[in-house]
Amino acid sequence: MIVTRVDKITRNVPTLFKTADRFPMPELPEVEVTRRGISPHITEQVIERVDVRTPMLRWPIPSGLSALVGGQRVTRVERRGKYLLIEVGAGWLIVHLGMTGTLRVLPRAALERLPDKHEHVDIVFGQTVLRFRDPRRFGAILWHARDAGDVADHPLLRALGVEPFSPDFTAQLMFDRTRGRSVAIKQALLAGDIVVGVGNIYASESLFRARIHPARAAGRIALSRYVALAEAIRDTLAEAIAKGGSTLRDFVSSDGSRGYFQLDYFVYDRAGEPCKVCGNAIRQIVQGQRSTFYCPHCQH
DNA sequence: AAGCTTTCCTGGATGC
DNA sequence: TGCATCCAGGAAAGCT
Repeated sequence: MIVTRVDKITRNVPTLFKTADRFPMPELPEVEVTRRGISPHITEQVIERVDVRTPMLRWPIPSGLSALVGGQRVTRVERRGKYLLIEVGAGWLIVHLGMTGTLRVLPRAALERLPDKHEHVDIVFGQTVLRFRDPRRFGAILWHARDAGDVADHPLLRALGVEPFSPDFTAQLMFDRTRGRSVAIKQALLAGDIVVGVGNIYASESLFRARIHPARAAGRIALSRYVALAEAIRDTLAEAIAKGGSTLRDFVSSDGSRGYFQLDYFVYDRAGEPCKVCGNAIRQIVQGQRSTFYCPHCQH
């Protein structure tokens, strides 16, 4: 997509310009910023109804959702990995943004205008509307009733790795969970069963900061290097969330489509450009049908 | 118009 | 041999 085209055309243009109008895939920082952006506007508010215009996202939106949550008050907005959990009395709405999903808080008057064809769902409150837009429809909106038990036991959440900011996320954990495994460390990070929230962009960035080659077998990385990697992951994600925090106001807007942000990347989307540390050309390879960027001099 | 994106699922391979 | 785990590849949809 744009990555390829832009990369060819603007190879030597500063990162800021190159990525200024591009919409990054939602990874953990984007989801967390979304959570912080919408939470103050919907917590303690009563859902009036849910308008579903496109029932088929990645999975079907449960039929009768409006009846299930209508009249219920939102008590909390949490996040688990890249899943947003909107809690009401009877259970949880589980929302995933997929690749192109966004949630925005709009004034209720927005209901009077025709939504565009990608604006699939409106969660309608008294004064506002939480609108889900997702052109590629890889996102999801699901329902987990309280009767069915804790939402953490939902099939999609049960097998997720630890949260990167929890005390459980340690170098020792990464080390233990990768012994004997031949999978490339980049792939192991993306799999999300050790630590959640590290997507394609932040995997490349974190590995650069930890000076680890993305194709290195996860089982052949020493504990001391996982110490660096765990720290790099936390730092990278925290920085991205901090940058996103400055754009929170964009979540409440009648027409703004921004709301995300751009970290200054060391390697991501910089194929052929000089490494910001050593000056050698950044390389691009494909792992598991996805692009990886790294510095052949700094990373081993 | 083929490549790019995320995640879950499938099925073959591997290991105890 | 059987069961569990690992890991590569495929699918979904829209954009350029």
